[in-house]
Amino acid sequence: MSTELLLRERKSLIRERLRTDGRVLAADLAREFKVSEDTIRRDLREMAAAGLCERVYGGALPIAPDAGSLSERAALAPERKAALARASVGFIERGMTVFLDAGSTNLAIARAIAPDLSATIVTNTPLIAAALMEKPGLDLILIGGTLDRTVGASVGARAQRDAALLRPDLCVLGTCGADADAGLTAFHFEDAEFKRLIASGSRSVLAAITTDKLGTAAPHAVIGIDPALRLVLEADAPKAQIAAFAAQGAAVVLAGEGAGRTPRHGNPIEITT
Amino acid sequence: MSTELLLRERKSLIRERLRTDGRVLAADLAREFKVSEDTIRRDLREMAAAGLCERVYGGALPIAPDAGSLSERAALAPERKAALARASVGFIERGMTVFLDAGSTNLAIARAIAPDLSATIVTNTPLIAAALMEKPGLDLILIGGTLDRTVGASVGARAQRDAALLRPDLCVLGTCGADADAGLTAFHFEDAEFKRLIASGSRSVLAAITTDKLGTAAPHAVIGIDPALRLVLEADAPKAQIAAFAAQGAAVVLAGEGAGRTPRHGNPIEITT
DNA sequence: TCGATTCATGCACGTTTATGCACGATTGGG
DNA sequence: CCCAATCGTGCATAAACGTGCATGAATCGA
Repeated sequence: MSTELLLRERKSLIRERLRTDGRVLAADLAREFKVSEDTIRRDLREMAAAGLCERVYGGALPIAPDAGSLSERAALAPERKAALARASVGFIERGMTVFLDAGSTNLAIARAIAPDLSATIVTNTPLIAAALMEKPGLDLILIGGTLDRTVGASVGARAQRDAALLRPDLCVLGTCGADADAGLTAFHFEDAEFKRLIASGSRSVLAAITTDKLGTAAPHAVIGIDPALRLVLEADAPKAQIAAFAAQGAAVVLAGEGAGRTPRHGNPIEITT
Repeated sequence: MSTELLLRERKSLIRERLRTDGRVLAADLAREFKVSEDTIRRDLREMAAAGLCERVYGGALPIAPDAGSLSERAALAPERKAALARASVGFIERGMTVFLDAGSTNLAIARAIAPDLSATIVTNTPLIAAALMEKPGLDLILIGGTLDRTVGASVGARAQRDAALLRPDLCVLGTCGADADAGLTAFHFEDAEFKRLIASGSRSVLAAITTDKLGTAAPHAVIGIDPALRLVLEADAPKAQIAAFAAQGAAVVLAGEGAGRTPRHGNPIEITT
């Protein structure tokens, strides 16, 4: 009977399920593979011992994505950024080619992308690339060059040359300041240059911006507020700012508020009774 | 009798079955070739020893194209890799330009680099780049291009073009298999091509290799064992393997015993012929 | 041509492995 | 606090395993 699975194949499939679904339930696996739950539990125990998953009551979860200390910025107001991210990922549609700029909010967007989304993502940020590597459906393109460690991405001459060749359907810009008059701005000269370049070649531009950046201007201009720009803001953004952006034609989207508790890995396991 | 198969023919057919079906069962093969299961088991054992397949209970699987993503591999035997890393970082000296290849052991090396080391590190692996971003003394250069998610790095045409321009002082290669005869080998064709390219342009080459990879050969050759190569191995590496490497002129270094009474931080031991 | 040697193969034996079942302990929601 | 689901462990069993040995065919040297 070739329908029987070898032990290794079963474990391999479990790992695949973990990657794509973000979780597995012992009972489901037992039914699917037609073995007893004891066997599945043994598999999961061994995989957990090998560091391939985390055992939990009822099943298993993927190993905690190293949480690699990166930016203290990413640790800052994570639930606000997660809310912005949830509101933003909806604009990334199947089949699109999307540029994901550097920035902690964009990192949250990367993490919020559905595991099975099929799209091409281009980024100049290693941390975002690393996060996206967990999503099996994506084609990933990395823009290289000298890494600017304050920006956390490649924004130099080499990166700009690559960026100039790129015409994404959507450009998701990271932003250091956003003001109705000054437009979107950045702290670093080369970063601003890079953003301007990639945004100018994109069919549409999106920026998810936390409220603390509204009404502020960083030293270097990126792009002005115009009808090709879509802004995703928090629910507590000042009405005056929203009105000013809208007056210049930008499409403004508010992220749903509330969403108080963000579940653990973003992949909660639910035991239904 | 033309229906009888020579040993070579049988093995060849088994390999074909492995490629097409992704697995073979000892019992099926025995019935199909009209030989005893013992014979099939012997065949599979020999093929596994030659690195042509992976032996599992009940049959065999193709050689692990399925070793998992880079972040998953990094979770495997982390203390062994950390020991190798401690023994390896000593060869990265102040002022050097170093290429850090993809691989979970190399990720450990990246993490083990002293925070204040002043050097230029080039990598094609986002995860390694992200780890190195925490070390303020380093200049970082990222090699971009399409990301291969099984390798966890950029190894395609674009990356190879960039790599061809690079002449690092030291190339730290990731390795999928290491054998005195077959040399260093890799699972993926383009990855092997990339490694060969970058190694050939380097003044010296280093590879830190866990014991489980010794004596195995992956499908694609990278470089042979020669005097320009320095191998960092674990303390429990088979003496025969060490001798075979040394006999071909490679400099072999043993990482200090991980547990117990290592006098200092993994003080390496030079082996001389 | 003949004996020695090598080698692939099959068989017998004891060992290991994967799996399922039974039982008592643990967990977590209500 | 209770109850049901889930868990870990010990045990039994059948399949798969490795090893040692015998057989027969092919190869080699003289």
